[in-house]
Amino acid sequence: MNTDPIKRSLEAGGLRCTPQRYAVMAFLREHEGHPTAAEIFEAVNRRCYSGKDPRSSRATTYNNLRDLVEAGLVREVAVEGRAARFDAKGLRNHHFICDRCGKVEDVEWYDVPRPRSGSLGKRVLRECELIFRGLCAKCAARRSS
Amino acid sequence: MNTDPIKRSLEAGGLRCTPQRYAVMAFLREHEGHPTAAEIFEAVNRRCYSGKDPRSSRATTYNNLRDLVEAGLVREVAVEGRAARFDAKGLRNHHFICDRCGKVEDVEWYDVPRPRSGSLGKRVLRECELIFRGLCAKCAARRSS
DNA sequence: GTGTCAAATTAGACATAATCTAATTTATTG
DNA sequence: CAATAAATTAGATTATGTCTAATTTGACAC
Ligand SMILES: [Mn+2]
Ligand SMILES: [Mn+2]
Ligand SMILES: [Zn+2]
Ligand SMILES: [Zn+2]
Repeated sequence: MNTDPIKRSLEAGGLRCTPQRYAVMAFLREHEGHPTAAEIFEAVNRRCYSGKDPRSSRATTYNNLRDLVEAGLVREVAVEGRAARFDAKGLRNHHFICDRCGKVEDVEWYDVPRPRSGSLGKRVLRECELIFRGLCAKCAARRSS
Repeated sequence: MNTDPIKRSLEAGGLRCTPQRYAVMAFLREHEGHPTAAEIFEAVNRRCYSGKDPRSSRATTYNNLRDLVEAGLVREVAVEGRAARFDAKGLRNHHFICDRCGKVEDVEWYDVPRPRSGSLGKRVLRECELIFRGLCAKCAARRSS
């Protein structure tokens, strides 16, 4: 019993498994992209991800995203002047953010050298990510034509 | 004539030198931190940075920040769930963002390896930044006490 | 200096993204 | 099942950023 990986990951993160929370995780795991909170909210209220009723209020969608980020199950990517985007933390990857359309795409992971010791002082480093900026393939094509 | 470095940088970026725009640049260059648009707006309306009247509307502050970012004179740092922060692009540096208080701090620059060719596909790379996350010195001290 | 005009500024309305509140419901444990 | 802390909810509220249309101005030509 309890073979459902989503349920297990929620419990491991100290979070109750509710239909609303389950639906957020299920949606993020089924979608390679990086949806916004608004997109997740809409999707969860459109389709059934949990077997039970997945309807969820806006506040709950935001609450759950916050809780999931705190539990380390979801990553939040801030994009200038636009709504934050989310992904289920699966394989590690870097991110490419399009200047023009704001889309967030995964870039194959590779190790990044840490700053030389002393350069961080008394700060406590948790993670280190690389952000690439420029034009996504679609916007680059549109630009050059 | 025209020895003022701010004035020269604005002209180099194809932007007129207005008191409001000058004041934004002057404030950013005098402040090592990474202020938000709201902080810049307030500061510019409090102190005199240009010799002339630096009063600026909120719209103008945002317009100028956008123009300065486009001209490559200012960098914008997006922070999850918080207002964007800005710095005058001077020496290159990486950024450390505090999980707890959202403060953005500079980290000494060092070269970062590019992704292996092919990994970016048809995307057009403009820049590449390294973001460190964790607790700033102040928040780390507060946490452990 | 004066005239010209695209660029910039402005106040305030508007839009969007995210959070808060307080009442209600529910998942989990015993 | 009962108890209860956690989660959900609708809707108000706050925070951040953008837009509009009227006005002013910086840069340049003369
Ligand atoms: Mn991703
Ligand atoms: Mn900086
Ligand atoms: Zn794009
Ligand atoms: Zn901090």
